[in-house]
Amino acid sequence: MTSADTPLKPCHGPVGEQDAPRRGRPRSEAAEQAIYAAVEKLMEDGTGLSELSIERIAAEAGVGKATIYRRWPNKEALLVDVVARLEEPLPPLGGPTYRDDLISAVDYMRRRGLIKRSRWIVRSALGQMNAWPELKHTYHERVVHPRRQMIRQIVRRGVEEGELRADLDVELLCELLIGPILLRTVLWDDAPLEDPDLPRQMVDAALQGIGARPPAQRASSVPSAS
Amino acid sequence: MTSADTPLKPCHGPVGEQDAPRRGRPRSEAAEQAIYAAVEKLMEDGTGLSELSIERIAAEAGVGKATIYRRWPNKEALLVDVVARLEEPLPPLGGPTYRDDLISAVDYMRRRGLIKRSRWIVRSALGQMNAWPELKHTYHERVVHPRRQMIRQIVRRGVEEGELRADLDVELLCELLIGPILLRTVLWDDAPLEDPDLPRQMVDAALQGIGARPPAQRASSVPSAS
Amino acid sequence: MTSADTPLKPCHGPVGEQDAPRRGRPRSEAAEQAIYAAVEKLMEDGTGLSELSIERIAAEAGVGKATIYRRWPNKEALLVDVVARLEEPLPPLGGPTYRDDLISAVDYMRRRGLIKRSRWIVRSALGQMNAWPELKHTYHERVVHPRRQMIRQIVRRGVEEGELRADLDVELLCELLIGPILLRTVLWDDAPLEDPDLPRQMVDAALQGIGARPPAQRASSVPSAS
Amino acid sequence: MTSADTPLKPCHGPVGEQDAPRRGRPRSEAAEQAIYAAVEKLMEDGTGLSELSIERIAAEAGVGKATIYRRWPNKEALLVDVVARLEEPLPPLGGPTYRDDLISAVDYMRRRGLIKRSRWIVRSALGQMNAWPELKHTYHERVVHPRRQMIRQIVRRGVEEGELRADLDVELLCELLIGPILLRTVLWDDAPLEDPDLPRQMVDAALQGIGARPPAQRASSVPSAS
DNA sequence: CGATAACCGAGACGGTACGTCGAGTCTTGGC
DNA sequence: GCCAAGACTCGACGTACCGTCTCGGTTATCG
Repeated sequence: MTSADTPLKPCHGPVGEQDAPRRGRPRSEAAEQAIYAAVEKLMEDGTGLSELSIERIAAEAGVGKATIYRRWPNKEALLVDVVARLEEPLPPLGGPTYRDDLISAVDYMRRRGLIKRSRWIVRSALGQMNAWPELKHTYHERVVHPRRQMIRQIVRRGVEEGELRADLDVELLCELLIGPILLRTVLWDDAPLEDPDLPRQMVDAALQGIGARPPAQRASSVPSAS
Repeated sequence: MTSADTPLKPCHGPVGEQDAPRRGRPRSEAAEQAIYAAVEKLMEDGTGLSELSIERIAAEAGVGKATIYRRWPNKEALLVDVVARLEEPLPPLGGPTYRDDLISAVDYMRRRGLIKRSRWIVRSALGQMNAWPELKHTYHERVVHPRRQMIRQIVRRGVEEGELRADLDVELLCELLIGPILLRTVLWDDAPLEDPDLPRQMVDAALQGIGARPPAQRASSVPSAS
Repeated sequence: MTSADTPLKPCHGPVGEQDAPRRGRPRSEAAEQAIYAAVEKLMEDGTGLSELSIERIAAEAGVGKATIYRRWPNKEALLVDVVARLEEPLPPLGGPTYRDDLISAVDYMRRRGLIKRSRWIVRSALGQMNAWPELKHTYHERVVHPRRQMIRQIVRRGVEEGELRADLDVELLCELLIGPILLRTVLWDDAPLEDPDLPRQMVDAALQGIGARPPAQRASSVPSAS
Repeated sequence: MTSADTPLKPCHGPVGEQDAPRRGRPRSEAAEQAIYAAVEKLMEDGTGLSELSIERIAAEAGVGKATIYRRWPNKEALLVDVVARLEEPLPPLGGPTYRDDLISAVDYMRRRGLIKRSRWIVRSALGQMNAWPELKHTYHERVVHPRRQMIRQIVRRGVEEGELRADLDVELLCELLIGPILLRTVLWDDAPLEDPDLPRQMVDAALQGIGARPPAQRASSVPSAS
């Protein structure tokens, strides 16, 4: 078992990656790199999504606007590729226990959240989801779904091999592991993600609980609720 | 025990709520309501943050642009007040157990997440946090902090009275309870928040765990969790 | 013979000079004077007609905008009254010869053209004539017509008494005497109107060409003036 | 002798007529013509200077506002070019006598004054001279000075060749010939300039007073004229 | 080797929205 | 009913970007 099933197709190389033999002058790789570099520099400089205009990117990259529009249909599509470029491959799994694999998976997301550009993109993507379903779809496809799939897969196998409970609510577990990371990624800049022990705490909390008093004396006090 | 300590000061009445005796014609309450209504209508109609221009709001509200700018310095400040207006008071607590209170608290957030406008605003706010620290601060103050504070308070008292474990990591619990709700609020529109049993599942999962194979003696003590 | 027939009715006291007994608090004379003073100060400071906003006048005068609009329907009406206030009575005529009277008349216009405010107004009035026929009418009535009438009257009597030729083209003479003054008034600021001998030169130039009696008998009657 | 020495440099082609090889897409000649046409249409329709907004011009011309601002820094600069475009070359001179040339010159101005657009511009230009010295300068340079220069030149040559008196006050003659035309141009719309004999009357009026060679018997009778 | 085609930078194009200013009107409390 | 103050709607200002479209000029491959 290595990483996930549907490995992130980086789709890198923007739109129109035809395999038909292109004629005429080929696209300048240098221009493309300059564009990516410009976007990332601007993101790093604290530019907001709305300030991140195509004109500013073009100027920063020393490139004509048309050179950008030739590659991406609009600003958001460019961003999608920027995020794709950033997205490193999912971590190799296959630790001694499935708990270890879950910790690895969560730690992967934690480390992503520490990258400023990554936080920038998550926030912008969320902000644009109201108006732009296409971005929502792409972001789900590239980021959200692979991560959940990774966790689902670990859980499925953990259940099959008996390490995890059979009646586990997989989706709920996904959210218990992903949600807090998202929360800490988007809401703070002074990253509360730096503690490398965080993933272990989270996985153990999700798997075993962190709040209940030892069962003996609580058995009656938790009458199973509604 | 009622709701939280620092009840959400709605700050309603936009900028400049001087107590100095205002001179001249007073601001029109009707105009203000029309503006709020227009924003909410546009949000409801699926307008994105970037399409939500001041000009459109003014037109929709039948109001001059200056009337908006007189009250808020920019679009985002207006949104902050829109969100503040939406924010209903935190739920009354004081259920039979602190677990019940936690479920109430999570359910409050779940119900907020079901409101389309609320989802809209959370996303927009997150998207703007990159560029606009003031909005980040306000959003934290009005939304993030009260909610965490509410949970912290429940936990603190639950620990004091012995219902919850003393070594509980309060912050981690906060994120286990808030994170998944945020996740489901911002990532999907076909709301996966509709299940009214979700809060109970989450609280129980956080408190007791959902994954670990029962050490023999715990098998019977967690019978529920459908 | 004193001045003109239709003496400039200053119309001072702006709009709504009803003789019906007004009720309530009477209009403040102080406010009115402050408004006039503010306008004249702004004109003096080199403010252009388009910069001369009602708001600025009100601020300068320490007066509410409504106080201005209560008196004049708009900016231009206010200006008309400002010009009217400036307009001193036409000069007393009745010199030894009608030629002297013409020189007096021209000199009157020359002296008006030396006043900065007066130049300011002439220019502004001309500029607005394209769009605002009411101002055109008023300006004609108050300024243009009285001046022409004054000259026509002198000429008529001069002809009657035989000093001026009977076949004199009165209208042409009017323009020969008024046009150059207007030209020097509107086109230059470094006033080329300062030479007090200018009116005599102009009158003689105009008269001896189209108005002078045949030379032989006129030789003594035009003793070349000072 | 043809027209004037300093022939009206039409300066056409608005701001920035660099000879540096312009890069990028060249300015659209069509857009420029559309803008001129729109301005002239609006002027013809009786729009006043203050109603002549850039937005209206742009709409009328089917052009973006930026396309206008790219060429002229403001409304008045545009007007200057509109007037320059209108200004036809000064008339060819060289008639049988200098008196004929003067009549031609005056008739040229008379005909200009008959053009509605021309009247419109003269008035607007005068109105703006209070606040905008740059326009004053340009208007002088393009319109006022060439016309005076034309007359001065005729007079100079007429004096040299003995047709005109040597002690002629050239500047006064200029104003006697220009002033009345200006007067009739700006003060009336029902054009009192239509009489084609007017220039002859004016020239004869001016000349026989201050410029005509004495018919033998008048030589001594007009000795003065300092 | 020359033609052709797509690229490149620059920048103008018609638009939309920005945030400001002023017009002329309306609405307070106070005189 | 006037006053100062300042709100109101409306519309123009001049700027910034949007995404598209020429320009002259630069590489590529194809014939």
